[in-house]
Amino acid sequence: MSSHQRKNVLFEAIALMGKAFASPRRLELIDLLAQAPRTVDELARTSDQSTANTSQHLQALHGAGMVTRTREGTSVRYALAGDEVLSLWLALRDVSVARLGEVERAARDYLGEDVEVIGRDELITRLRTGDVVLVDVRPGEEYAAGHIEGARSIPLDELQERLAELPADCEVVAYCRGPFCAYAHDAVRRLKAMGRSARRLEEGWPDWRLADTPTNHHRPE
Amino acid sequence: MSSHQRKNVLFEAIALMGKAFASPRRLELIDLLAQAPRTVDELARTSDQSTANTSQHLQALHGAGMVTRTREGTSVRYALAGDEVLSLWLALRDVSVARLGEVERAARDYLGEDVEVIGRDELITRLRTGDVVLVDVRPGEEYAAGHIEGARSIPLDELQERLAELPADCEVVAYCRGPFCAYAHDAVRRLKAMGRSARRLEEGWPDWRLADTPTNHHRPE
DNA sequence: CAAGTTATCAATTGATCTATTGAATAACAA
DNA sequence: TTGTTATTCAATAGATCAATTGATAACTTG
Repeated sequence: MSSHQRKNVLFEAIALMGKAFASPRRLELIDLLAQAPRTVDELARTSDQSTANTSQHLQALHGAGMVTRTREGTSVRYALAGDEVLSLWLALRDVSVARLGEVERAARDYLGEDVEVIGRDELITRLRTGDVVLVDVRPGEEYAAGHIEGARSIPLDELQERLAELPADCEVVAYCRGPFCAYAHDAVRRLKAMGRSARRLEEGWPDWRLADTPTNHHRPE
Repeated sequence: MSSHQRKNVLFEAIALMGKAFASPRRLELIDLLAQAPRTVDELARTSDQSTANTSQHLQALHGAGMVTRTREGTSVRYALAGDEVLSLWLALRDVSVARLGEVERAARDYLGEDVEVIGRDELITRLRTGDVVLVDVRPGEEYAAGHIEGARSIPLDELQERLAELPADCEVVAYCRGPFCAYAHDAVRRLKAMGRSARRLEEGWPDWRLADTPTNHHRPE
């Protein structure tokens, strides 16, 4: 085996992981798994594709070491393989968004008109002074799987009826899955329509969590 | 256009960038560009493939926004599109190495037996006290394109004849392109064979540079 | 202008990837 | 056991990708 051939083995192995990121379907699965571990069936329903296809993509991801698999009775629960993988996905997503105007335009189409945002740092200080209330508008299971400390769970479709739970003199900050999720946008628009002061947290839950427990970035240990 | 279709546009756009990382050939080009900008012809020769093929891969990378292209008289010089891209490549590489034992085994085969390493922090303190000398063993052009402050350039194939330039009472620290590059390994082995005390810097130049000018990580601005 | 670089384009072939279908398997409950 | 649900496997056809080849375009130099 020549030196050149040997070197290629390295790049081929890395390309395996690259290939995992090369399919929109798989990215959608990764994005869902970034919220919470899920079973094949849940993923198939949420991402609106056949179970067999979902299973195959999940196996491709498993082969690339991106997800873990645990049997739970009759079903199999998949999860992201670690924070490095999450970090990789977020990095890829952000670079992509920053670089390709196309993505941004598509995002704007999908998310509707912009709403006012609040950043991480401002939220932290305002939470400390107590004049904002933080609301997680994702589905209940995802809140259960992990959420920002101090947030209360009000899934988007319960927002109308549970409005009274929110103190009237506070600004409301809503957050959801991340930049590709329309929930927080929607929530803010509805709250404003109901006469409340509201903003959207710029980050989604996975971003927030990872920023709280920073990984070793790209540096080899 | 349904909401579901619109969402897919987002993932498709990101998958474009993923696809860029899905081919070993392209990864090799990225790895080379991480050292210094180069022309198509240089890249073709260094990576040992046809000019046409190299050009096509470079165009694929350009299409995904990973590299920039500038005309220089009769040739075209490609460069990585920014530190985010470099950061992405290093992150992918490191996660891959950490996750797939296969890569590590292949690396060991390629690099030969292990040599002693020195980490970033120790090197910095030892450079300050002045009892080590830092040597960049990459080709001269790459040193010219950027190098660690305080390093002197001695390309690997000149090491033997220029040994006298290195103070005899200092330990030598050699570094090269990064973990897939055998230069520093080789240099340390040769130095030891010539009776000098020597170690290999754990990081390559791109890693070092990026750690010096940290990017905004994965956080959207 | 002619000759020689350097880079890209176009067309082809073989390889790999994707989604679909229907069958096979594993875990569990009646 | 038998049936039910959840997941995976196997085979297929269509789409996309990679490397090769030969031609073309842009630009330098003699």
